[in-house]
Amino acid sequence: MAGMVEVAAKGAYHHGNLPDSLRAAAAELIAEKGTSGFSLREVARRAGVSHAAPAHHFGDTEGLLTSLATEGYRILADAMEEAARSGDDSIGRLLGTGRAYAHTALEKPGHFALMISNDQICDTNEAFVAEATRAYEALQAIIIGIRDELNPSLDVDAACTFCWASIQGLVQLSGLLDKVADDTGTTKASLDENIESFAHFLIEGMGGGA
Amino acid sequence: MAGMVEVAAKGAYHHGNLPDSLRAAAAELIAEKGTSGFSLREVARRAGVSHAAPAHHFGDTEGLLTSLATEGYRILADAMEEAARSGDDSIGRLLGTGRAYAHTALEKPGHFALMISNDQICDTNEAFVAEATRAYEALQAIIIGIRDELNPSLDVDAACTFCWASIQGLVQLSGLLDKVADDTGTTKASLDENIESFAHFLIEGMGGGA
DNA sequence: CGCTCCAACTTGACACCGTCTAGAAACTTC
DNA sequence: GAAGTTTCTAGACGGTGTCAAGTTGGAGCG
Repeated sequence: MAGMVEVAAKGAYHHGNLPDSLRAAAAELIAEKGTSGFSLREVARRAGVSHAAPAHHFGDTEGLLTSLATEGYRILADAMEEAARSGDDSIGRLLGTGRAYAHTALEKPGHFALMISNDQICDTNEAFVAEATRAYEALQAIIIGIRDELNPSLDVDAACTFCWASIQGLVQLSGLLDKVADDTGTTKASLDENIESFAHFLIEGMGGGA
Repeated sequence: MAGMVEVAAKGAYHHGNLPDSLRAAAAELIAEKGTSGFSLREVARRAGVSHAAPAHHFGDTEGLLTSLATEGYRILADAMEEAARSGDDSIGRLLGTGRAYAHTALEKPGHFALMISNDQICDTNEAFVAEATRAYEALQAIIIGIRDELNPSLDVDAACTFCWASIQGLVQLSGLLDKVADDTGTTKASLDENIESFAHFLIEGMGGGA
């Protein structure tokens, strides 16, 4: 264990699993220095390969970053789907899913900085769209549940947009992305408080009244 | 008029008003190519000066972009304050201010991409903080009005965060930043529709009921 | 007017970046 | 073990941000 040098994973061929190593290094770098501090050569350096190695797997910078954002949406969609499964009622599922979103953002700041940026990635990439859609539909299912259980006249599309925009705006306002927070403890706590407040506003706003 | 060559403004010294020209060129460039497509040398080129000229006024890239973001918050704060003055009641003022936010974002995509990014700018800069605070306080005043008029138990801070996050998330989700929309007409229309929906959710959520 | 001074800008250099090309290295397959 | 293919390396190119030094042109003053 202690002898393991760097890239790890006995994996497949020359270098272990280079695509995964590159994604991990990229996420780490962006979490440290923000999306503008990203550098393909620095990522290659951290993964212990030459500066041109990434190109072979991802084509160019946009390719690597799109791949990283896609991974982020896959993680997010998984977390949201799991949260949606474990709630007691619609309201509980919405609250849990909001927490899942925020906590994923907190744990994967490098991924989220990209996912949210709408810049430097190819947002028409098939896999990317598929994972992003899956995350969106996890929320949509919950909103439909709220409509059916609490308010038949609820505009599902508008409510989805509203919920998504709110939580995304909160995450961004909280400054969770770029530069990892020094004191993640209190950040996480205040974030949860805001989630609770938001849930209250959202539920009231959707006419549920509970 | 037709004879005006480029930098215009008989202005002050050598080159007219270079800082303003550089900010304008930077906003244009970011609106065209996104924050990642920004280049100090390209900005200097568009302003018709040498590649090192910007450094003399702004120090480095971060200095120029922080200055541009500050200008953006000044424009936003002005627009919000004016909208807040012209509403009939608290609800009308909130709705108008939301529209002002979104329309400013639509008109100044280069500025907003920066303001929202939390990257590439120095968010502890004094002037920057002052203008951003002014914009935030314009919203805060309205929320306080809503509390006084409609719901004495409203948590003002939480409501402010919620409103700000919602509108900011909406603007970002709408993809208004980076690449100017081809068809701004329909974009603007659907944006207004969303603003209306959001206002409904927000007002209900804050327990106003109207 | 001539002179100095100084802010505004230019020029050139440096290291770093993304990408392209050609070639080496290692694993697969027969 | 030889051929072929994928994986990665090495080097070159133009472009970028920033730093150092030099040039320009207007302002203030004798």
